[in-house]
Amino acid sequence: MDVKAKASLLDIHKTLQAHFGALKWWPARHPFEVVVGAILTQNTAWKNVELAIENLRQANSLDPQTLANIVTEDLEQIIRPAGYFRQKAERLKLLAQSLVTAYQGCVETLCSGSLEEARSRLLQFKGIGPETADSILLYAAKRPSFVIDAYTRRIFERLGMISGSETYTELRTYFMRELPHQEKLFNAYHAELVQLAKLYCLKRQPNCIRCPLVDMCDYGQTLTCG
DNA sequence: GCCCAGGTGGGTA
DNA sequence: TACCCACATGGG
Repeated sequence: MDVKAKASLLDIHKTLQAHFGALKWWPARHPFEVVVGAILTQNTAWKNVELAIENLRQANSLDPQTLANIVTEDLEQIIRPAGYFRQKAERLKLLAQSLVTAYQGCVETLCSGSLEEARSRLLQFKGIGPETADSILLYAAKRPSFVIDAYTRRIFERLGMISGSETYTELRTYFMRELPHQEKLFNAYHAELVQLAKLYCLKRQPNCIRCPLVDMCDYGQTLTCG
């Protein structure tokens, strides 16, 4: 991968940390809620995921045992606000069933073993791709697996550090090669990227003049955040 | 009404 | 391997 950076990934993190303060992430109350949120948020605005999760809470269904036994059509209606509700209902139910029968209903057990071993295990589930797997590992199981999401791509593309055509694996390998494997660092970094994207790099209202990274990297034409 | 959002899996060449 | 497409709701 050809990386044209004026700053290292660690420098960028330090700048963002200085700007935003200490950020810690995933807005969930327990590991299983992270898993549910990670699946529900696939290509979906987080606001809609919140509606679906609140519905699950109201229905007393936000636990592996209940989801493993729930009537699929009922689950579809409960998570409907999150979109793709038929797909997501089926996948959530299958995952919950496996969690209960093979892993004592425990997300940490599902994510045990070596990092890449746990990651491969997660990737075998229908509906868990690389980003969802890494989100579950990092935010539910507190394991140092760097998450590449649309925000990460957009930001580093606009920084001119990546082309945007890299595969998920290439980007993850790059981040994990350049950064120390620390769960707290990966957590904070991703939280900072999400915050940065939401404040400065949304497509409709780019505002890079005040972006905390503006003096740090050679943005070139990407400064306009087009 | 149109565009987009914290992806994934299946099909085709 | 590299595209292309379906999947679906709610907010701007």
